[in-house]
Amino acid sequence: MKDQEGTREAELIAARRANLAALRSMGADPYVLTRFDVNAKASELQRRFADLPAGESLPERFALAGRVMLLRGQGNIAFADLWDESGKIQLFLKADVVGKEPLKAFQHHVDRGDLLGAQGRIARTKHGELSLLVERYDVLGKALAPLPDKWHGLVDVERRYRQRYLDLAVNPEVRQVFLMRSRIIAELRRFLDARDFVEVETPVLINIAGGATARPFQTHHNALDLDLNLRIATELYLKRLVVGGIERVYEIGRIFRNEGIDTKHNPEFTMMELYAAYWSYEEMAQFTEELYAHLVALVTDGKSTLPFGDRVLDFQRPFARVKYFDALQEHGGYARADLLDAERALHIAQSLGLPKPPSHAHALDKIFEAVVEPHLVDPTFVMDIPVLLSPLAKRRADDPLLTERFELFIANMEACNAFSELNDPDDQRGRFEEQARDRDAGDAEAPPPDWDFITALEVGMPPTAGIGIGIDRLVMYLTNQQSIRDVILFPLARPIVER
RNA sequence: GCGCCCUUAGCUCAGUCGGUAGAGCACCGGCCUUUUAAGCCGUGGGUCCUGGGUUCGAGUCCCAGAGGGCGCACCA
Repeated sequence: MKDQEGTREAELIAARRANLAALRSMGADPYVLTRFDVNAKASELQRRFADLPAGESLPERFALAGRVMLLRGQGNIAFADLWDESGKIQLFLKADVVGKEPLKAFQHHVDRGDLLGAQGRIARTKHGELSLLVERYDVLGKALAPLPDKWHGLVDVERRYRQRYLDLAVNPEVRQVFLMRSRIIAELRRFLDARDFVEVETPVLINIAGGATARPFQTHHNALDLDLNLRIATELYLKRLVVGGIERVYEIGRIFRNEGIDTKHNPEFTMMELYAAYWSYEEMAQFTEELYAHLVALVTDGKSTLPFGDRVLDFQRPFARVKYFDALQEHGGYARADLLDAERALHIAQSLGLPKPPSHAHALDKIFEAVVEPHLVDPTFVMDIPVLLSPLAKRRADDPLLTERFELFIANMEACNAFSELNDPDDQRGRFEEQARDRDAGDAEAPPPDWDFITALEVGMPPTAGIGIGIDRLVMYLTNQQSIRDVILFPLARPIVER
């Protein structure tokens, strides 16, 4: 790409480069500085001096640093909004305080977007704006690229995702979402650590991608000349660790599924999986309620309801519970016996206008999605899911066609999936063999058997409950974002091909 | 993969019936000691996403392509 003479953007950049050169010639090269002593944050000062009357100033001196986001001039006086990570504060430059030459340099050579360190006293202007009365400033970094519109910010969705640095720099509410994401995950870790869970890391590059039904990404290790897959779940490795005696274990990690992209799916996303020996899915349901209530209280300052899109979600405990087949009976009038019969289930799926499902399990899933999911707004546990859909969950002793498994639905979206883990190696072997048959029959999403996992179960795994929580969706609820791309810093995008 | 929609100045957006492309902000120059998106005056700035086609004439109509958004499909 070459700049053409007369293109506006090139001129904007040239003007900024000229200002850079001017600063350098004054001995104020922004790229030479390596440090700046910051002793205050904008929002702290706003809070601390909220009561300072207009027109008054204080003797104490502060130094802060951030990005210049707005410039307002008035001859021998200049105002600027300085944004740091915490918020913003106005800079007030007067010739008799900062000096005539520095003021002039500021007015002529500091551009919107520049990174600035400023020292001075706190004052509130006649107009009531808390300001730093600047005594000295340093340009700590030059913005050579022009910033998006000061009023509209960066709106173009594609650019927001591709150039997230710009989005974050000019749209403070976006930065808030990602800072909140970090707080949520930190709080999640504290919550788990307080309950004696141990955080581990298991492999991302694996030979057999199991623990879920999804197509994996494929890659290759050169030195071993070995085809590998990126993991689609952490389940089978974490359960190996329970076998090994780590009784409460979790992992928060990236997993990868080679699937489509929409507002609820990104090909790489963050999953928290957790396993607790000697718990059943009942204790896990209890735990799930506590965890969600805790996080909702964290982001709402103690409330139990959460605004989400155009509705309000109620996280008051206990959450609603409904049994899988009861829900289908209630919302669709379908009987368990019909749904558990492969032929009749396919028939029901077709009567609902669904495309022909490739398998019985698929049909059940689609029917549930169409009939029940639209009703699940407030957090609802769907309990006792058929073994047909649950290759890794333990059967109910009193009803072996069902498993001790629940899924939590929130806002018509699956929020988590939990069950009493199958620890009978013979039963697990049989289910792997079933999946292998599906795979041979052409189901690319059925994972190949992981025989070493069977060996692990043969060593002996205690009764254990496990749960998987999609962290991105969790953050969507807690920050009221309707697209998963708005809680992932760099969502997958096609590369831009230079012509 | 399918359908609908979007792509015009650095940014945000107008652009009528097909008749030689506009605004606000930003930038640049000048004036200005209390501004809050925001003082006043003035100058400059375009690969209308790309490539074809129709037409005397295309930002506008047609075809193909690229990128994106939404929905559907896929996907626990």
